[in-house]
Amino acid sequence: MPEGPSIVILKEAVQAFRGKKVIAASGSTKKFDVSRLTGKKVIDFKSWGKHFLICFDKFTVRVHFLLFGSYRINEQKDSTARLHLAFTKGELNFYACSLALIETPLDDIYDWSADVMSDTWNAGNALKKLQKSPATLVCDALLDQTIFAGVGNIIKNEVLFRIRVHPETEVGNLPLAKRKELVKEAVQYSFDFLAWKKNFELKKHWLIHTKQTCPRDHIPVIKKYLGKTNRRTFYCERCQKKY
DNA sequence: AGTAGTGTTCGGCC
DNA sequence: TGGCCGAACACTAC
Repeated sequence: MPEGPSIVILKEAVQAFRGKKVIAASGSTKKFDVSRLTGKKVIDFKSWGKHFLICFDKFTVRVHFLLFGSYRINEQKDSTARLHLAFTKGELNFYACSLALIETPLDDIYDWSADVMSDTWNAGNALKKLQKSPATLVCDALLDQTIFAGVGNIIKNEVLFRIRVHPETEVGNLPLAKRKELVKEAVQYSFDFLAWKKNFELKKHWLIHTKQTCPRDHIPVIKKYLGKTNRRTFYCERCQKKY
């Protein structure tokens, strides 16, 4: 569920509820008083990276699915929903997710240009942010949500394989052209991810993530927990160059 | 049946 | 003060 493109799919899937009034709200979340949503109209649904945003007039509900979260539209799971929103026609249910009520204007807290899925994505900004911490490993940089909001571990592994860069390369050691390629491919792969996910064929297109053998060199893929993020990283020692 | 992972936050410890 | 690390959270596919 969690990576940015999956949140875009959710956003598209709930469009029918845009402008509709919540006739009943319930759920097990203790982060805020759910009853205050009752009777309120959903102004819009937005997303920023892995954040799903349900916008009301004076506040916004932020949903983050972490590793295990899920949702159902017009149906329910057996488990208790963290948040349940009933509309005149249909319902939205969110499970095992992190919820928050945001009362500050979204523009004050979200840098929309950092969202790889956004129309306002700004590659130049990302590049500038990368230059600021040259000692950061590329495997960590890609997971930095302030630079590449929406990029998750699958996208990280696939992007580095595509551009043939070793995950332990320091950002500052990457030639500028290669750094630009990193930024460009983070977005490109995210949109490929989106298209494949919509067709339920994402896994089929993985080249390195969870793979045993490198499709280029036909040698064993290395699996290690790397970087400060210490996340599962799959890479090929031969075709992914360490700069 | 047990394990591990598409993620983040928080508290404790240097 | 701040960086680092492990725990916690909680679900489910393999």
